[in-house]
Amino acid sequence: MSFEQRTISCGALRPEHDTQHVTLNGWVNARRDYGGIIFLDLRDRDGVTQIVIPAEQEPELAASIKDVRSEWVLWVKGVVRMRENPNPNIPTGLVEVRAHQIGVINPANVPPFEIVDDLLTNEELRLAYRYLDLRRPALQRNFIVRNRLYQITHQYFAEQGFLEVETPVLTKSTPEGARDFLVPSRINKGRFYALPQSPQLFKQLLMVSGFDKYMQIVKCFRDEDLRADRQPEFTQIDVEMSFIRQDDILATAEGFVRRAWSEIRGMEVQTPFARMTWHEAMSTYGSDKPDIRYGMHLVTLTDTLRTCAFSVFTDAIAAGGIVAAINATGCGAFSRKQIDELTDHAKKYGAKGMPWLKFAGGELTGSFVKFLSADEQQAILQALDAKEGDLMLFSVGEFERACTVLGALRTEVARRTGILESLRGTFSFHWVTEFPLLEYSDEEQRWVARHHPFTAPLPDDMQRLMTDPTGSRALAHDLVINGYEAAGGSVRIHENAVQQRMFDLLGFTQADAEAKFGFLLSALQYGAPPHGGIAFGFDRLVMLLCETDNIRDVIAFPKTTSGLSLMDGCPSTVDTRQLGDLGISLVQ
RNA sequence: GGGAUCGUAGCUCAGUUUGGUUAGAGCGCCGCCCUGUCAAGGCGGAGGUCGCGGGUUCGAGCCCCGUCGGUCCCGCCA
Repeated sequence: MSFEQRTISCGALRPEHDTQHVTLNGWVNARRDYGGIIFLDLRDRDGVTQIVIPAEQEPELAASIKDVRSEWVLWVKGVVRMRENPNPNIPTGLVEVRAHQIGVINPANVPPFEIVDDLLTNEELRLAYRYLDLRRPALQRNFIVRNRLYQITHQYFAEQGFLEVETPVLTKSTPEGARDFLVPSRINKGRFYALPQSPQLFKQLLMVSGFDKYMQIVKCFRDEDLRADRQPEFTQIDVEMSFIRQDDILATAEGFVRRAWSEIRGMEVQTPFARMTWHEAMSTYGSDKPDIRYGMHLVTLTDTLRTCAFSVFTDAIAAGGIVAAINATGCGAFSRKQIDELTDHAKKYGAKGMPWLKFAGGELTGSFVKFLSADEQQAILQALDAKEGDLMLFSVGEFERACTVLGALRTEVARRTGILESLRGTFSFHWVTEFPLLEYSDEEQRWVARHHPFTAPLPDDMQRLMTDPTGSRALAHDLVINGYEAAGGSVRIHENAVQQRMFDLLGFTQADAEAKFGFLLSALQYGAPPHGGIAFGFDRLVMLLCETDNIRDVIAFPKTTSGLSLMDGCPSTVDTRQLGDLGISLVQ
């Protein structure tokens, strides 16, 4: 269908265009029909402009748009003029276009939901009509931010001397880590490619090749259960550097984040970022990715309560566990019901219960106060800096579990008391370092890598690898922004012997290691430089910059939490012939 | 794999507690009126597989069982 092509965008019109002849293309945002005069709001990516049709004077023009409704696609020829009644709420509000000719480019069905920003429609329907959902300016703004971050990423890393190199999407399935998405091979029946969980091994091999500084904006795939901030396919800024120490990686990352926040948010972020060890993060905040914009720190009370009369505490301590607490300042008025809800919350994270104390009317009340001596009560109040009207929540047990429970309670209390809401638009940036290198899996009866099997230990802990790896720490680093893991990485093992030992600890036989990772072990014997890197969660950075807590708001065509695409209906069944080509038959 | 919660008009929801006549409201949609609105306004109208299947009952939107789907969370996510 022919149409008059636009001379300017709908969102660009300003008083300086007064009296100019223009042609606009766009979607009808709204129609206000007064009989004698008709207003159409025409929308494109840039904004909305009001079109005026003086129906009284031009009945033929009015008749030509009689059927035009929301979401029809039009071209409009007319003259820009100043409005009699300006609308201060929109950027184009001082002007309007007096139409002389209007053409329908394409009519539209009545949409299943209105294209407005303050949309309350359920996500199921929005995802089924994603192309309509994406017409909403609020969502389009997110993709404008996303685009700017692509540009900043390429500019910054290019300026820093990084080379972008593409790595394969069809790769080898490896054990360890997330479940792989598999792609059957037609030419080699019975064999499979895997989609990469990340280009980890390839970027290390690029270091061996001498590329020195590598980066890539790259899709990664993990076949695991989803969350509000997790999709099965997601984007990383993958970075790797040679001949560096950990500080170099962190400084490079800090420079990038500072640039992004400066250009997109207009905020000057202070660098270097604060650093805390994993142990500090867990014992102070109860999380390895804490939101440090507010306090409510965990306080360890193990020594204070070691000899108290409350067996829940003393039994846990005797078993090697800890007792810790947070002070939910000012929550002393929480009802029994609210405390029960907090207890349920604690139980989701593996707590058996949630002992609590209230300080009100100058005295302590609570679930276990009768087991405490006056000295112990005093010590608790002092340690938690508890004042009149405060509520104290306790957790006991093994260190990581007990801390995690309090960390979850800390977040929940912050949410319920409006602390999180009051922090909207603010950001905190910090590093968490010295993660445990390995953790023992009771389920698998073996050590597993906490980060990944290629992570180097702290030099001080290298000896432990040869004897007992318990307590060994990794040269790993996570960048945490507002409680989100925004990036993570490590210095890698670059010596064959150390890497062999790591596989050994993980329970791989030499033959296993050779079969799964032989190419890496081999590469490490041909002159591998010391190297390390980091990968940013690109979608999460965009989420933070857009201040949304839903990853689907920053991915154009996302999946639901059960991994379905409601628009195109994938995953779908396939033709038996396709399966036959691949040598695959389905189990009934 | 597990837990919570939701599913009623095109959309957002009420109705479910205590089963009972013809399932309601706002927005949207359709028609008419209207020359300065911008969430236009006024009058009128159409519109329902109460997610789906089974059961209990004289009778089910409401109770029971199962199932599908959305969201959030635990496990999982090197």
